[in-house]
Amino acid sequence: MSDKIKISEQEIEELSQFYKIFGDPTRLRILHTLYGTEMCVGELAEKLSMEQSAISHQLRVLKQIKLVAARRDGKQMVYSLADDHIAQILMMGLEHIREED
Amino acid sequence: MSDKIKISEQEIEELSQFYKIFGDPTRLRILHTLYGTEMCVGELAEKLSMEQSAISHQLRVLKQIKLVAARRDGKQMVYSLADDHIAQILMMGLEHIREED
DNA sequence: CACTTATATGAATATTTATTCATATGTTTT
DNA sequence: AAAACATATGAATAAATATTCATATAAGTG
Repeated sequence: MSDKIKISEQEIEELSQFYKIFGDPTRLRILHTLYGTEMCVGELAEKLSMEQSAISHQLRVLKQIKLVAARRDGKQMVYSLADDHIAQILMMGLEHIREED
Repeated sequence: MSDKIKISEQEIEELSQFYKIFGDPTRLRILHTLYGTEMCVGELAEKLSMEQSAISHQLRVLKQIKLVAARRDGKQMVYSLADDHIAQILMMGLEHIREED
């Protein structure tokens, strides 16, 4: 058994904010789709069969918390994953749900 | 760069459900408090300065998704963490928020 | 410079959900 | 068995938030 983790009240707040991001299927789909590649808003919307506006709103959330990065390419905005341990975090959760009986 | 992670639609749903649990400060406080020890509902309520009922409701959520385990000890119900990678998952999130500039 | 294409954004709506209150269930004690 | 204590639970309320619709901003095109 490892030692007690010290987490401050402020960190609890930040941490819950952070995990809340992963608690929405649309955002997970976006992150999953962007993993290993980059894609513009329209492509994402089509691939996920959702309205451009909904995708755009969620991309804003993901960008704010620095999980995705955006660059402009002509008319398009190209999004990609911005954080290296996103995959790790996803895998950790997957392990949990996959080992259920 | 590691390989593309394959996640099914159903897993996306389960995964978002799972992360949603960590997306609430009260539940994070409970998990953090229970880390390395066990505690009954009343103690948790007092320690977190919240109503017994609120704690109980959240413990039910945590129990349903098998993040905490409960055993009865006389009048009390004693709760403890049920999953080994809870700490890992918390640490992973902490790493992310702590490395922000 | 109008026109089209791509994305962002604000307001409105609908849905989810955390907390509280009141009360029920379950356990021990006298 | 009644009273006291600990926890669980259902209903109600309040707050958060995902999506849609309409429209604004921005960049390329004829």
